[in-house]
Amino acid sequence: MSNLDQVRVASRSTEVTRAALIKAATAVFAEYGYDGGSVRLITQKAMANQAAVNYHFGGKDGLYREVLLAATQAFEENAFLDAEELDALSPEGALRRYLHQFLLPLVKRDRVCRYLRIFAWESVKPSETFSAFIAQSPPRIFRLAERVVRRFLPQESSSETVTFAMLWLAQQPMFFVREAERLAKPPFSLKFDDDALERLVDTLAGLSLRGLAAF
Amino acid sequence: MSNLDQVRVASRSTEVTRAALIKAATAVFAEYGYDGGSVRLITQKAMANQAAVNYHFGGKDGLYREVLLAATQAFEENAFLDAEELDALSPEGALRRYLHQFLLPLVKRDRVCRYLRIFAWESVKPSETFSAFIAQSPPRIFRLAERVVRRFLPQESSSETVTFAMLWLAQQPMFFVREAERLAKPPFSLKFDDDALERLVDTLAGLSLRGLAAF
DNA sequence: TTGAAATTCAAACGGGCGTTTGAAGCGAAA
DNA sequence: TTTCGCTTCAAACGCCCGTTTGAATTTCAA
Repeated sequence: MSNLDQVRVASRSTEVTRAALIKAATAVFAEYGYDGGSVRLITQKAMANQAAVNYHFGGKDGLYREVLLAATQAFEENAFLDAEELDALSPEGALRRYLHQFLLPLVKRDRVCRYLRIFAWESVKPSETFSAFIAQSPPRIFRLAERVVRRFLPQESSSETVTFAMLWLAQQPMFFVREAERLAKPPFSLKFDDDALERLVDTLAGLSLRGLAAF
Repeated sequence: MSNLDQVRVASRSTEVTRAALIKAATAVFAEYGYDGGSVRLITQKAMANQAAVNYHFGGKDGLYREVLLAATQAFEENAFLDAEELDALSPEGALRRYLHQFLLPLVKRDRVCRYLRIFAWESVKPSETFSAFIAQSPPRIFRLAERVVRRFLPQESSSETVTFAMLWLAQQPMFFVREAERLAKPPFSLKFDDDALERLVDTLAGLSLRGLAAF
């Protein structure tokens, strides 16, 4: 793995182990955060040896970096939400599309939801690994949110106002995805099926568009 | 401490040690969360012996419970934000007052800010101790937020709509307080002085009241 | 001043953590 | 079939964790 003049392709079993470790690590880090997620639990879930993490990724940190890479790529890929797609819609349509897309993990308990949970952990106490990752460019959710709010705000808005509004919009869907488990229990008891998701998109879009005063 | 027939009042030094431990624990738990905050660091900050935590509070868990008690009491006390005070204001005034009060920790780096950070940790992965604390009643920030949004929403709104709107409002100031440190750095570089706080209140109140479309 | 209770203290315990180690297993090229 | 490098494996290492222990010290009523 370390020799520059290595010719042999990685064997199948290498890729299998690596993939299993990354998948297990994604689940564990999403559940317990970086500090709280242990290598022992990850390797146990991946049915791999403890030392495999150090062998394949150089350590817990390297494995986490791999998970973050997959996470950022999942958000970067155009299939998720395209910037041009937002521009083609009406401002209202772009807003609804944005909210809908970032609320999807509520009903699709998929990979993306795990990534969002990892980001939630990082929002409380960023790890150095994570900080290095987002240092290059703001997370996609912020860039897309800025694109949406700029459709509404006048050209001459101060950059501070734009930032306030962008953050205000971006955190709205993140909150519901992050807190989904808690909101499912009393005293809130919110169950998110497809219909509830649509109603949530409606409510948030209405509030974001016209505010409380519209009611 | 454990005998039922104990008559003697707690000595001064007991209260001093207890208070120092609670203060140090508040800072440490706010910084690192419950799991991440170590008894060794707490006792070191409080200039107390490691065993003091177990002697005075029965263990790390008991000390944390004491911190949470102080935190919830700080939010419950009327001086912070009174429900009747909200009702006496106009809907718009109540909204502004609510936002201002819960954004205050941005400029007053005080005890309340530490409590909010502890709640932020708990929002990602609630500890059993914390869950037991809020099981009895929803946190005050939610109850007050519901009071505010009910001023705007029509009587016949579904409880789900009220809950959506309440959560939507409640999380707005929490986000900025929780992320204050991150937002102070690039790429956001938001510095929160008294003036910036007022502008943030203005922006959020405007967005919450009339939405993006008003711009 | 005395003596018992309350409090502090240094040291140790058991356990989980990430990582290292060196031998064993494995597969493909020779 | 032999050989050699890649991969796996069980075991151990050193570290930090929360807690326990029992003796030393302090406190304060009698």
